[in-house]
Amino acid sequence: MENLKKILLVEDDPNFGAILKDYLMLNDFEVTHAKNGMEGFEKFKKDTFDLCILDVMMPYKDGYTLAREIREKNQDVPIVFLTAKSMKEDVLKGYKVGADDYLNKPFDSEVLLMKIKAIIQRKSAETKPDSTVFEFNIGKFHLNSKLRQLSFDGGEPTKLSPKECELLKMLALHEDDVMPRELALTKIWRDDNYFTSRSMDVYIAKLRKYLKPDENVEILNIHGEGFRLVVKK
Amino acid sequence: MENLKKILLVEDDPNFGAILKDYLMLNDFEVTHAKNGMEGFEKFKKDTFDLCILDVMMPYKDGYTLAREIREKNQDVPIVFLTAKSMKEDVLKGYKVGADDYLNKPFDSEVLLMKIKAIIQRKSAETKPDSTVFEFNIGKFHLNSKLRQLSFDGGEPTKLSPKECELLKMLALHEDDVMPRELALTKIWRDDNYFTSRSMDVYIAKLRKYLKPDENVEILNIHGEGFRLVVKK
DNA sequence: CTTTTTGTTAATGTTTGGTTAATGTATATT
DNA sequence: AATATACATTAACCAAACATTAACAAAAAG
Repeated sequence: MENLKKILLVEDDPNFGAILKDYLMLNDFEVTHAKNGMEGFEKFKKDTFDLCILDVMMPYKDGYTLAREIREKNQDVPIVFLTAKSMKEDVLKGYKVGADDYLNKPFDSEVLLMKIKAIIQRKSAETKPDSTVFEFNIGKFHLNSKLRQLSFDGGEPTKLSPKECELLKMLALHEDDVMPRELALTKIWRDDNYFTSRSMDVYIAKLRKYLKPDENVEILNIHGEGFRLVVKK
Repeated sequence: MENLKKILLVEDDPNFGAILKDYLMLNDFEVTHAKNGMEGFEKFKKDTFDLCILDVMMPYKDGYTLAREIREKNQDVPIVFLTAKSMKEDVLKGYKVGADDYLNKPFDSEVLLMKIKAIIQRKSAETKPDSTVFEFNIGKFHLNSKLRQLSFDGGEPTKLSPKECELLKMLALHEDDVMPRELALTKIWRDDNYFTSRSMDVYIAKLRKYLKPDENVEILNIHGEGFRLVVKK
C-alpha cells in the first residue's frame, strides 16, 4: 500500500486531534498532526500534502490566518476548516478545560470522511485534466466516464451521451455537496445563459431517469444554486 | 508567540484603561492604548488593528466622531463602543456609525472576552467569502448554510430559502447579541426601507416557526433596534 | 390615548425548475 | 443524395419555490 494521500491536521485539542488522526489513518490516509498554527505551518513547508484540515479557533494563530499563509505558498491544496462546532462553542472553547464535551458535538465522522474523499478526488480531477479520474460508484451504480457507460448492479450498462456523462461525472465529483449550476454551465456548456440553463435541466431529467433503479440515489435541487447528488445510506 | 490579534483601545480614564489593557494582554491580545480621540486616530493610522474598542464619552473627540473617522479610512475593522449605560439613543447612534457591538460599563470580563472573540471571528467570516463558516449549532438545531438546511436532532432536515438561510445565519453569527435590523436589511435585502423591513419581519416569523421544536431557542425583538437569537442553557 | 413598531396570515407576483415533445444539427449509412 | 442515427437545443406548458405586499392584530413607547 504505497502512495497514500497525505493529510495535514492542525488541531490544538490533543484528545480530539488524536482521535481524528487515528480515524483518518484507519481509513488509509497518512496523517501529520500539528498542535497549533505555528507548528502547522512549519510542517506544511517541510512536506507536500493532499489536504489540510484546520481547526478554526486556535490560540495564537487561528485557522483562517494559517490558511492564508498556506495559500501564499500553495494555491492548490484543498483546505478544510473544522467548524462543526457552533461559533459560540468555538469562542467558549478557550475557557473550557474539560475534554469530554468535544465528543458529543455533532460531528459525523462518516460524513467527514466522505467529504475528504470527494474533495481530494475533485481536486485531482481539476488539476490533471488528462489523467483524470473516470470511475465512480454512485449507490448501486458504477460510472465509467471514459467508456461513457453506467452500469447497475453489474447488469447491462447504459450508454451515456457526452453531455449526460460529463454532467453525471461533475455531480459525482461533488457528491453530497452542491454542484453549482454555474459551474456545470461554464465547464460543460461553455456558456451560461437562459437556453443553456434550460438545456441542462433537460439533462438533469434524463439522469434522474437513469438513476431511478436505485431509490437511494437522488439528484436534489437547491433552488437558485445548483444540484446535489445524494446517496442515502 | 507571533500573530496575536491587535486591539486599539481608546479610553480616557487612565485607571480603567490600564486595567482593561492588562486584562486583554493577559488573554493574548496585543493592545495599543490611546488616552483620547486624537491620539486614538493617530495610532490608528500608524498601524493595522483587528478591533477597535472606543469609549463613547471622551473629552475633545467622542467615540462616535472617532469611529466615523476610522470608518473613512477603513470600512472593515470591527468597532466596539464602551458605554456607561445602555441608552437606546446611544446604541442607535453607534450602529449608524458602523459599530459592531456594544459593551456596557461595568461589565463582566469573561463576557467582554467572549464578545471580542466573537466579533473578530464574525468579521473574518464576513470578509473571506471563500473560507466562510457555514455550519452552526443553534440549540438542538444544526444549520448548514451551504446546503441551506436546518436539521433538528438529526431528523429530517428542513429546506431553507436563500433569504431564510441568510437571515438565520446572520442571527447565528450574532448569537446572544443584537443583530441590528439595519445590518440585515443592508446586507441581505440590499436596501433599507419600509417594505424591505416588513419583508424581513415576515422572514423572522418563518424562522420562529422553524425553531419552535426547541423551546430553548428564541428570536427576541429589541424594539427599534433589531433581533437577538438566544439559546437558553 | 395615540403613534410607531412588530407579529402574523394570506394574497399576489415573480423566478426557477420539471417534463415532454418538437426542432435542429452533425455524422454515418445506404 | 437521401436517409437514418445519435445527440443537442429550443419551445411550451405547468408546477413549485420564493419573495413581496397588503391588511389587520398586538405590543411597546411616548
